[in-house]
Amino acid sequence: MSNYDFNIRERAEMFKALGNPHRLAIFHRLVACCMPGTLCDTDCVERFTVGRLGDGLDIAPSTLSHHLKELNRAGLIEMRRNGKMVECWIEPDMLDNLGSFFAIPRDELMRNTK
Amino acid sequence: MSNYDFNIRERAEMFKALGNPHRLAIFHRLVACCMPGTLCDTDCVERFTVGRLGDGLDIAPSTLSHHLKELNRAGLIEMRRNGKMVECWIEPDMLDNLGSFFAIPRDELMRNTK
DNA sequence: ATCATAATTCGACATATTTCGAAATATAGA
DNA sequence: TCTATATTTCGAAATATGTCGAATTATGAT
Repeated sequence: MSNYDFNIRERAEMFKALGNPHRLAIFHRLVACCMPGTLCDTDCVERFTVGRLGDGLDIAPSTLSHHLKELNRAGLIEMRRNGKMVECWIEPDMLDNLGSFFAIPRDELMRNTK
Repeated sequence: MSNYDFNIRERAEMFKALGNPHRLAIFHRLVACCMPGTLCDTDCVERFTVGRLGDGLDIAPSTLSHHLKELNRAGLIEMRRNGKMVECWIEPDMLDNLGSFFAIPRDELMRNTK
């Protein structure tokens, strides 16, 4: 159904990326807001610049950039330059895929229904 | 509904624990199998000993023990000694909680439905 | 009590990560 | 072209992690 299919090593890379409090905070901000390709696209685009994502995190710009790069390398976020700024967002399908990793297998659900 | 409520730092600890390929493989084995407090309890208990969890991972017992401890400390797995062996398992509620972290917020889902 | 098996603790070492500041790059606007 | 702003790259330092082997602890069996 989706074009996301990861092996254990790739998934570990993703979770490792989420395993840093700063990166997780950034990721969570992106999850909590809207995503491109959706109705709220134009409303929120300016809120997703690299600079904004670092607000309140108290880290150097170079550190922020490094973390964003890690999230991007792990395949968790998308980035695109738009003029002077770089915009970041999450693809909803990616989120679905991540969540499904924690789903109890179908047949176990069957057997476990008491 | 559930008694799991984690802040960003605690969640980052969880994802960090899952961010190692060996630990993720171990965790995945536990997810893919049944859990205590369920019908399949007695069938599978012997499959969850520490020793079995390390099968095929090609790591020293001390390393395996270390990884299990990390998963346990992060709150991802449960451990209980049963005779000579130590059994490991995952609480289904924990899994639900982890998965829900990646759920697109309700009102965003509304707005994004095109 | 002794032995064998399962698992953990400890200490050590190599490697990886986080973080920063300084310098470099990209781009819009005067 | 020059300037200001946004972001990235680079190099260095401190800290954390993954791994092992040796020693230790826990438990059941002889």
